[in-house]
Amino acid sequence: MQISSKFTIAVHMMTCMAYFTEMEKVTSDFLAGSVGTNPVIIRNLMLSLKNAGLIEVKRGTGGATIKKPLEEITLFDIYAAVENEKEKGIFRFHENPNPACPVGSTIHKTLDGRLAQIQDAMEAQMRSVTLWDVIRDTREFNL
Amino acid sequence: MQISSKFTIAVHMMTCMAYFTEMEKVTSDFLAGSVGTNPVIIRNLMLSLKNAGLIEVKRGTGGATIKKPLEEITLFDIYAAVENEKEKGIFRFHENPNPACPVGSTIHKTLDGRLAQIQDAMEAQMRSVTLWDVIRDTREFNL
DNA sequence: CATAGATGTAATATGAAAAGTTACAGGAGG
DNA sequence: CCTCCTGTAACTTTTCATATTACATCTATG
Repeated sequence: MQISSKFTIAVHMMTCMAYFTEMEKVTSDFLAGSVGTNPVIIRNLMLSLKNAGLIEVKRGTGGATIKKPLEEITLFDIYAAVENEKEKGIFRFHENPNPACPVGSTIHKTLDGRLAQIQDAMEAQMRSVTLWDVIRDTREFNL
Repeated sequence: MQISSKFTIAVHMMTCMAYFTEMEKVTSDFLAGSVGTNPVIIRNLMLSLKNAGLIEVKRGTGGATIKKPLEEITLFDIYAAVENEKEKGIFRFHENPNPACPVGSTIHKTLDGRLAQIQDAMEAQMRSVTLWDVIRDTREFNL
């Protein structure tokens, strides 16, 4: 299986917020148009990003803005904000290993730590990319 | 979303093959009993592992054995063997970014390389763990 | 050579999770 | 108070992993 598209959508959203700042009011409808999905999907992700302290959302008048310097927001921050299965880990484990089998009874103890290390490596790489890197490329491509 | 349990099941299977070598005939039924799943699931995974050159499966008489030295098989080899979405990448991308939007039209160019790097980091860590490491722990836990 | 015990494989069902949709209450500025 | 937007619940649709059933095929062995 794959990591849900909530992550890439959220990155897309934040890229829009940064790119269109001061040019457009970035509402859920506007974002839905750019991402190509439903406004409610966007609103739910806005909630997650807001709860993580990454953005601010105005009620009434509407519109979302980024709350922190772009170089202080990493892809991992966005990932952690929207991917709630973060706690479960990215690896799904089969649920009924046989406790009467010497392998089945120890497979978790044997693998859990190593799987966590793999996930750590992935997350470390995510931390090395900031939203500023992404925006810079976007601007570059639109000169 | 998460990576399917095919991966951990396959690791479990190969651990059994190594652990029970010469003690038991390791058939799909035997493995299904240790893993706690259906024999057909096991057989399909055996196919994948066989096609990747990791194991040998006897027809007729039955039983699977590992074809390479344990220290030459890494978790990545097993992952690549059974996870066919390997080519698709672990990140799902939203499918309809708006081509008329400066962000929507460039988001793929901007992100694809970085997402690949993240996946590479994960795979590199997977390559650092061999089946021998896993078996050693299993034996350790069963002294 | 017949058979018993395995694998190879297709077809289908089941279940869970992601994504999309509709609907509406509530806030805020004009 | 009217309009535009967010917050949120409820429900549907789609997709995919996992499980199950069924059967053809292979091979060692009695």
